[in-house]
Formats: sequence, C-alpha cells, structure tokens
Amino acid sequence: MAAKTKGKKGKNSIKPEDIVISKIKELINSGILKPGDKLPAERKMALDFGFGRTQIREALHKLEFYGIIKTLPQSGSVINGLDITTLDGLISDVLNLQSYDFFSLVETRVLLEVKAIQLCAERRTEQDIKLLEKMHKNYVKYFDTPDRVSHDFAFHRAIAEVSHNPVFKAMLMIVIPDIMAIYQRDRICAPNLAITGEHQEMLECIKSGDSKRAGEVMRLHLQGILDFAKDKIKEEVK
Amino acid sequence: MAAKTKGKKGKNSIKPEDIVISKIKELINSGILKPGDKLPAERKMALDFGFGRTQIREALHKLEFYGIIKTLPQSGSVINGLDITTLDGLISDVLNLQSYDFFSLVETRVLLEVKAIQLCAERRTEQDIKLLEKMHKNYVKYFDTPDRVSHDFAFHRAIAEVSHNPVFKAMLMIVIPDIMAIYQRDRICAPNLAITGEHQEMLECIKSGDSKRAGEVMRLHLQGILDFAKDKIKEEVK
DNA sequence: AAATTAATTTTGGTTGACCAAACAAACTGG
DNA sequence: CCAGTTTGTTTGGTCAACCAAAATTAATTT
Repeated sequence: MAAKTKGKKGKNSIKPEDIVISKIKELINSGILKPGDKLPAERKMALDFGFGRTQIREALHKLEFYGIIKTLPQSGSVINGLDITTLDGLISDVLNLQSYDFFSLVETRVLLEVKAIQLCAERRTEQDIKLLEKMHKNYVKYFDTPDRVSHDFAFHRAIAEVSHNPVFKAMLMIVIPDIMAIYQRDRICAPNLAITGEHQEMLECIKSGDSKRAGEVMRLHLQGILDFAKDKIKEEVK
Repeated sequence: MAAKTKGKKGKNSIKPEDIVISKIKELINSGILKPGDKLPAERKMALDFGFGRTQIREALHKLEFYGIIKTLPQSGSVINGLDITTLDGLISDVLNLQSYDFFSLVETRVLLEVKAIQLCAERRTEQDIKLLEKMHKNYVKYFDTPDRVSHDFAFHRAIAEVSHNPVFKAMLMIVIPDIMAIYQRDRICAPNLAITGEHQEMLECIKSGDSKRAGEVMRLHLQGILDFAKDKIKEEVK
C-alpha cells in the first residue's frame, strides 16, 4: 500500500533497494530503457549495480507494487507501457514517499467518505442495509468497552464497502487507520456521545436513499477531527 | 502502493506469501497474537508454517508496506497498535486486493481531481503558477506528436502537486496512469482539440483564484472519460 | 548486593548455490 | 525447405549457510 506514515524522525538509513530503483530510473532517463522493454536479468543488474540479487529483487517488488513493472516468472520483468515522462514521475514518487501529514490525511478522508456515503444511499441493497445495521448495533453494544474504537472503524469500513467502489474502499482503508491511531493518541477528551446519534442518522439516510443529507451528516460527523487537525497545524507552527 | 490493476485473466497461482499472511491472520484471530505484540522470529515461522524464510520475509515486507507491522533490524517485527477487528479487516484487504474496474477508477479520479484543482486555486504560489504554465506550454507544443499524452499526464500531475496535499497526489498517481492506459488503448476517436482550451481555462481559473469555476471546468474536462467508462459498463453487460 | 562488563544467544540482513519453468537455437525427419 | 523435436541456456523462485547488530544472560568488579 500503499505508503505508511513512517519516518517520524530522521531515518538516516538509505535503503539499498531505493538506490537500485534510482539506478533503474537513470537507465530509463538516459534512453537505454524504454517503456515496454524487458529490463536486464536480476543477476546482471546485481553485477552492474554492485548489489546482491536480494536488493535487486526487493527493488523490483516495490516497482511492481506501484504498477511500474510486471514480473513474469522464468521470463523477466517488463516496464509497463506508459510514456517516459510518466514513468519518471512515478518512480520519483516511489523514491520520495514522504510521510503524510495529519491534516492532508483528514482532508482526504472527508472528501472520500462524504462521497462514499452518498453512493451508499444510492447503491445499497437489502443485504447492505443488514450489514450496516449489524455494525451499528455492535458499536452501540460495545460503546462502554475498550473495543469501541474497533467497532467505530468497522462501521466506517462497512460504509466504504457499501459504496460499491473498491477504489474508494482501498483508499479509505489506507487513510482511516492512520487517522484513528493519531486521533486516539493525542486527543484528551472523552469519547463523544453524539457519535452514536450521528451513526444512527447516517444509517437512516442510507436506508431512505437520501444521499444529500447522508453526505451532510457525514461531513458534520468528521468536522471534529478536521478541527482537531487544523489545531494541530497551528500548534506545530507556534 | 498501492495496488496495481492486475489479475486480468485467471491468475491461478496462489502466491506463498499470501498463504503466510493468512496464517499470521489466523494467529491474530485466535488470540495468540495481539496488537502491539512482537511476532515470532522469521526462522520460527518458517519452521512452523512449513515455508522457507524467503516466503516469510516477503509476507512481512507486504504487511509492512500496508502499515500493518513494523520490522526493526536485529530485533523483530511488531504488530502495529490498532485493534483486532481493524487489523483483521486490513489483512483481509491485503489478501483480496482485487483488480479495480475502470468505472470505479474514473469515479475516484473525478472526485479527487475536482477537489484538487479547487485547492490549487486556493493555495497556489507564484512558483506554482510558473510550473503549471510551463506544463501547459509543453502540452501545446507537443500536441501533434506522440508525446502528447505524456505531457497531458504531466499537466495533471502538476495540478496534483499544486494542491499541496500529498495524499491527493499519491492517490491520483495511482489512479491516473491506469485510466490513461486503458483509455488510450480502447478509444478509437482522435484526440480532442477541446482539451487544450480546457487546460487553458483551468490555468486561468487557478491564476485568478476562482476555485468554484476551476472545479466545474475540471469536471467538464473529465466528463468524456466518465461517459466512456459508463458505456464500457453497458458494453460488458450485454 | 548492586552495578558493570563480557560472553553468548537471538535477531533480521546478505550472500551464493541450486531448482524448475520458459526460451531459443540447433537438430532431425520428412 | 519446412515442421516438429531435442537440447542447452537463461530466467525468476527457493533454499541453506553466513554476517553483524541487538538483546539476553553470565561473570566480574565494586
């Protein structure tokens, strides 16, 4: 996935795999390798670049994760057929992979999840509604236990599911856990009782198919975290 | 990354690393392992699970990519401190990792990029404007060459950059290349001349800070691809 | 007895060798 | 001359042994 929120303090160690990736990047920029080409064998690159095959291998894994190459067993690795500028940009992104700031994460979550719940209201089936009701019941049931946050997450995860857009879901699954971890750690005040009511209301909107209102309630629901993120920025500045 | 758009045809081969991951998942679900725990040494797992250490290692790499564990050199791998349900869901997602359908990709792109350009109009600096103008010039310059799509991508990439939200950028960089690859491949008609004008207009909106209008132009700009995606669905159904 | 130090074990990281599938060239029979 | 087969090579996938850093334990000193 994607990228995790790492690199809090100085991670001085430059991983060998990243050096290998930048070497490959050079090969592409210098025109020796073009999109669609099969890149050299792992052993050859290991020799040429002065690394072990393991390091080459990990670099290739990373590039495949991000959809830049495709590795076929017993055959070789092929550069995906984009164009040079695109490729160069993508590889640069893989190399940088900076840790995401909390505000950007929340901003993204709000955008995705408001839209997600709107789609929920439009696309939900009978089965979807049952799922959501079950998740909501569980949240209420475990409200006074340490498992509350777990079931809170489960409810939001269900919404991502019922949006019937797997890309939304995948992206929300990247963003939400990070946000929750930080929010729980840094927030002092007690769990808000209003949350239950908001969940209930969202559920009603989805059931009645009122996508507009569903989105509004979700936006309200996330407002607290958004404010928290804004405060965090000011805090960091001062 | 994120996930790439793989698995077109039947990829029957179940990768060993995924079996290892599901074994670890079982350990967590059975309560033997809890969040925050250090999981067994690579050698021990290799022995217990009946795989080589390499396979264990690749599984751990994958889990670390998705932020589920953290591996410390010469010390061990630690399960990140979420809660059990959350963890279980995340691991399930890693295991499924289905290929994304074209429509969902486009739907996500529209949402992200419309918001991105609105943020552009609000947050752009003088330097940002210079970057965008340069990209636009290049696009016009290379319009009649095979490099057109490359510079088209570069322009959109610049918008992602100028939104000043690294999460938006990362996600758009996942989604856009896939979309462009499919769109170019399947589309028959010639490149639309209107695109240049729309890029120009977007640029003007960003410069003047008119975020609302910038968003509208972007939505219009992407409408063609969205319609194409809708047609594609109907086509697949029949 | 407590604190410090030294030896040992355990850990992830790295390396080189081996395996079977895929590929390509050479060979053979028509 | 060509189609089909064989054989040798190249490829990514796997494995077992080795390395250095970290953690643990034992020994030593105060």
